[in-house]
Amino acid sequence: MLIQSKFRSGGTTPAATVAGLQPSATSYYPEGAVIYAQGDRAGALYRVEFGVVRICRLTADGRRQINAFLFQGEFFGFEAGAEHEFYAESVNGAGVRMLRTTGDLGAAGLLAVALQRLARAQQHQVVLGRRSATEKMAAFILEMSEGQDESNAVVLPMQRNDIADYLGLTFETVSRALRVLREGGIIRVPSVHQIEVLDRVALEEMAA
Amino acid sequence: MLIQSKFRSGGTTPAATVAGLQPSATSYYPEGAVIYAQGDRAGALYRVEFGVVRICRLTADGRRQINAFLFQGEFFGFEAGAEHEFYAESVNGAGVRMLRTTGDLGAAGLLAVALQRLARAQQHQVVLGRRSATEKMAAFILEMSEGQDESNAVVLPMQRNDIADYLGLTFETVSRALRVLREGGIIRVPSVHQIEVLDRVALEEMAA
DNA sequence: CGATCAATTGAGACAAATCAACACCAGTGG
DNA sequence: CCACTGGTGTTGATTTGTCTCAATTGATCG
Repeated sequence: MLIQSKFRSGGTTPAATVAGLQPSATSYYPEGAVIYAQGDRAGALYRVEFGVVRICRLTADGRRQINAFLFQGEFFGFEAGAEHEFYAESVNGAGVRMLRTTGDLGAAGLLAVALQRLARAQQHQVVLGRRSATEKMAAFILEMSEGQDESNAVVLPMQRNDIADYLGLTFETVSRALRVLREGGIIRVPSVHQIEVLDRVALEEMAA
Repeated sequence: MLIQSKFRSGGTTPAATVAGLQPSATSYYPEGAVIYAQGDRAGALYRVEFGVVRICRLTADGRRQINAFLFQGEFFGFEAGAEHEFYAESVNGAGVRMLRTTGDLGAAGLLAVALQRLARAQQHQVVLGRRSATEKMAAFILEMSEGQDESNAVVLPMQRNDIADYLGLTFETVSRALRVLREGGIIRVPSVHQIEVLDRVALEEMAA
């Protein structure tokens, strides 16, 4: 069921890693490939080398919640317990490097990464709990624009269904929210995966 | 109702003791008292000695999202950045001890605490994003019952408004959701702050 | 006892989900 | 080149769940 078609590229390039971690080779995960599954034994730490990774959870009745999209340079895979509570998949074809902890030395660096993730998770809780559909979409575009070049052109690598499961909406509502922003003159949508921000201030006011 | 409510003492101001290096004595924060505010300088670590603490954020238009309720023995106050992104308040009169970050709790211990909080935050994202009002309420009762010794009697120390802001609902909907569970024979509500679980399996199925 | 705030309950409004139809695009094979 | 096809996205019509607004009860306290 879990097709982990891996595409090993050899060689360990020196990379900025958390202190105390030993890097190994980068694995390539095609679109939709599972990096680890819910219930898998935890312990390893991963780093996104290129592409996008999503962290998800399935409920008993099949609904999906995406907790985070992770981009180049971000770490994932750490867990409080022995098993993965969530699963990780490649969104659009991603290169992932597996790292191993060597004990206490990495704890300080890991702590910084974990606190960063916690801050983002808490911010996302506000969006999930107290925002309308259009406001969620505005917040999402701004969140995606962070870390991308500041040219008002934002790339949304994932598909509408992924955005919906991240924001707690349906994909139809995502589509409609984009239309509201578009017809309000706040964004342009030149193609499915591209957003052009026309009025960043308006977006920030909606998302604040 | 609340045992500590007669136990008023003047709470020591947190700002005054930031410079203190030794783990200070427990400060008492009466109901609704602010432990630290949004924008306050971060750095200290806190531990709940008794009572309940809520971690909140206000949006620009006044809506509130509660990220977590913290009970006896739990830590809070760590931040990724230099400022507190959220604020902390006493829910029902709480004793809070301030600790030194690197003194009483090493980086490894702090990491474990942070990962625990991250796991709970991610689980809460699922509840916020993909559950109906009644299911949210079921999940909340189960979450509160963890860490309470008696199996079927669950105490909800906070008021309906707090529950609503934690679950992304209105307090009216919280009240209605409780009624649905009550009329379904799943819980009893002997008093405002007490829940008796009659059918735990049903609750778990709703929250799974 | 009245004052005040919290909680419940009801009626109607509204936002998002659901159900359904159609448009768009890339890949395939005729 | 053109019809097929399946997946993805958009749009429309209707339903449903939650919010909003409003009234009432209940709890707490001076």
